[in-house]
Amino acid sequence: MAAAKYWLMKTEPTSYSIQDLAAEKKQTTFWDGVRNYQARNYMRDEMKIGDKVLFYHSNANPPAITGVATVVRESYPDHTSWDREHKHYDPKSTAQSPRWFMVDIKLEQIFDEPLPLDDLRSVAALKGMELLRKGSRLSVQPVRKAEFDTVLKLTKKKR
DNA sequence: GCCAACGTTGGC
DNA sequence: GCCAACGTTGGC
Repeated sequence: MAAAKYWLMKTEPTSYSIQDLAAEKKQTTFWDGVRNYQARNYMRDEMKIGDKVLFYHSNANPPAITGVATVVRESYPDHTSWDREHKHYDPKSTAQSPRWFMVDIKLEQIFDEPLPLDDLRSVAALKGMELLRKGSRLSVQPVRKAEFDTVLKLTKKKR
């Protein structure tokens, strides 16, 4: 089996938070609504069962990594994309020819204390992280193993 | 609410 | 295929 990969997924907590994920039956959800090709490609082509996901709250106060999830179902079409009633409806996507894809993730842990973006910026080992790049907007992005490990270490330090 | 940094769209 | 206009993201 290939080694697990590491990712970061953004969400605005006002629309879907890690607490919402915790409240789900089986603490699992489908990651619908991604409408960016690069982010889609990561989900569609590269995310595999067992991969680890840093759960990030954007547009939050403060913006922060709030926990860890794991991929439990690999890429399948995002049905909300051809639902006319849905906020993320895309007329160019159909059930016959889906344009957008998603994965399922399951909650693994909620950090006792979220790791604010500002704190992450001050960590030397995270200098190269995509999240910290100026102008970075990708909502699904790869994370290096070393970065992932560093983030987890930071949560332990806080206790 | 502002606005910089992007991504997408569509006229040509 | 260029690029201006427009829409979105997301920190602040």
